[in-house]
Amino acid sequence: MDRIKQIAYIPLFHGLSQEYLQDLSTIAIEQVVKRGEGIFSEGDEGKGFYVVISGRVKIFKLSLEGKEQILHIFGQGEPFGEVPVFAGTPFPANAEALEKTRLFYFPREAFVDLIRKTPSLALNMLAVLSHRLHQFTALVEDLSLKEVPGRLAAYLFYLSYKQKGNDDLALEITKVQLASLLGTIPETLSRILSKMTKEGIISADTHGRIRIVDRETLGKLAQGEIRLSQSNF
Amino acid sequence: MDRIKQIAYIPLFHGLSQEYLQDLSTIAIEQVVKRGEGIFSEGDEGKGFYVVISGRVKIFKLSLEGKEQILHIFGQGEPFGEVPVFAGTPFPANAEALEKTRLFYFPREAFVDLIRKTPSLALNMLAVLSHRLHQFTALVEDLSLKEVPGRLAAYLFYLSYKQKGNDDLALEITKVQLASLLGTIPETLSRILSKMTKEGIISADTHGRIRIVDRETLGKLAQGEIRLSQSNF
DNA sequence: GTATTGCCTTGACATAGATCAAAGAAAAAG
DNA sequence: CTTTTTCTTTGATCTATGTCAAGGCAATAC
Repeated sequence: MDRIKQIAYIPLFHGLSQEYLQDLSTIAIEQVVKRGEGIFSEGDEGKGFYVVISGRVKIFKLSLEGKEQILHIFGQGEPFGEVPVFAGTPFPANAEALEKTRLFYFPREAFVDLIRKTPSLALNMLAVLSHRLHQFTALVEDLSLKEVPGRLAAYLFYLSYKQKGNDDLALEITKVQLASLLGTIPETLSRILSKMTKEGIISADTHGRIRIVDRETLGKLAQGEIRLSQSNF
Repeated sequence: MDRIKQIAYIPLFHGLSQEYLQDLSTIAIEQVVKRGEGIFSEGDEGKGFYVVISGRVKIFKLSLEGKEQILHIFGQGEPFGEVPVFAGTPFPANAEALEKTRLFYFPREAFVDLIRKTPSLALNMLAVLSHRLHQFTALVEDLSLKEVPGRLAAYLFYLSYKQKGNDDLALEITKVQLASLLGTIPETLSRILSKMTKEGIISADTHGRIRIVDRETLGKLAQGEIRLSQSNF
C-alpha cells in the first residue's frame, strides 16, 4: 500500500485535500520498531509526533521502584507524542512497542507549518487532544474513586463496546499489561477475575477469553453501585 | 477595566491582533458566580467554554458515595471547559466556584469560526490542551505510583515554585480541598502533615501557613526516593 | 452577634490491595 | 526443538490509608 493511502486512512487527517495529504506524505518518516523496543522516554526532547500504521504502542510512567502505570495503548491510525509539539516541553511519559510496529513520524516544524495553513487540520488535532483529555478524566476517576473490581468491570465494558457489543471478549493484552493499565498488579487482577467468575458475573476460560455472563451486575460494579462480597478472598 | 483589556490579558489570546481581540470581546458573555455555585455538571452538553477573570474554580469528579476528586483548580486568565467545544462530547467533569468568581463565556460557534481564521489562536489553544495533558500525566503518576506523603511533597514544591520559590507557603485552599486534590481525605492529610512536622521536614503553624524546613528531604519524598518512617502513626 | 455550619485534629479500628514466595503453563528466543 | 523468559495463579502476610467517632475552633449566615 502506498504512503499516501495510509496517510489518508488516519482519522486525524480526515477532511484534508489531496494536496495537503501529499504534503504530509512528503514530511512523514517511516519507522519500524520491534516488540519491547522503546520509542521515546520521559524527559526526551520531542521534535515531532508519531502515528501508528500497524501494531500497538503503550504510553506509560515508571516509578523508581519499577512499578509501571500504562496511560494509553494506541493502535492503528492513532497519533501519540503530540504534547511536546505544541507545549514545547519534553515528553511527559515513555513509549514502547507492544509488538512489531510500523510508525510514521511527523517532524514538528513542517507539521506546525501545515497546521497554520489548514484550519481543519488544527480542528482535527484539537479534537484528538480534547478526546484524550476526556480519557484522562476517566482514568483519574477510576484510579481515585473506584476500587479495582470497578475498574476492571469498566474495562470489560469498554472492551465489549470496542468488540461490537459482543459478550465474548478477546483480551487483546496480557494480564500483566492489563494490571498496569488498571493501576494494580497481576496477582490482584488474577484474584478478582476468579472472584467474579465464582460469583457468576463472568466466565474466564483459559487463554485470555472472557465471557460476560451477568451484564447487569457487571454494570453496577463499574458504576460503584455494588461491590464484590469481601469474604473468602 | 474594559472588556477588551481583560481579554488581551488572557494568555490564550496572546499574539492576536487588535481586530480579533475586538471580535472576541463581542462574543464573550460575562457571568458572575457565587462561592459554592456550580458552573456546569458532568454530562451537561457544552456549547462553549469559560475563562476565569477573577476568583477561582475547581474542576472535579464525584463518586456515588460522594467522594470528590479535584482535577484542577483554575484562577485568573485560565480557560476551562474546552473539551466539549472540540470533541463534541458532554462535559466530562463538574465545575464549581471556590469563591466569588467572574467569568467570560465564549460560545462554541463563534469561537470555532474565529479559530478557523486565526492559526495563532489555534496553536495557542493546542498549547493549552497539551499543557493540560501534561498535568494529567503527572496527576495519574501521583495517584498510581506515589503514596500520599509523596504527593503532598510534590504539591508543596509546586506551591513553592508558584510562590516565587519561597520557603514560606500560604496554603491557598482549605485542607479539605487539598485532600481532594491529592486523592485522599482530610484525616490522612492531617496525620501526614503532623508527621512531616515531627520529622523536621516542614513546620506547619496554624492558619494554613507551612514553612519548608528541609527542602532536600522533601524533594526525596516527592521523588519517591525515601518514605516517612512508618512507626507511631 | 449569636447560631449554625464547616474545618481540623486525634484516636481506635477495618480493609483493600500490595508484597513475598513458589510453581506450573505458555510463549519467545535461539 | 529445546532453552529461557515471561505469564498466570494461589497462599500467607503486611501496611497504607480509609472509616467511624468525637471535640474544639473558625468562619459564614441569618
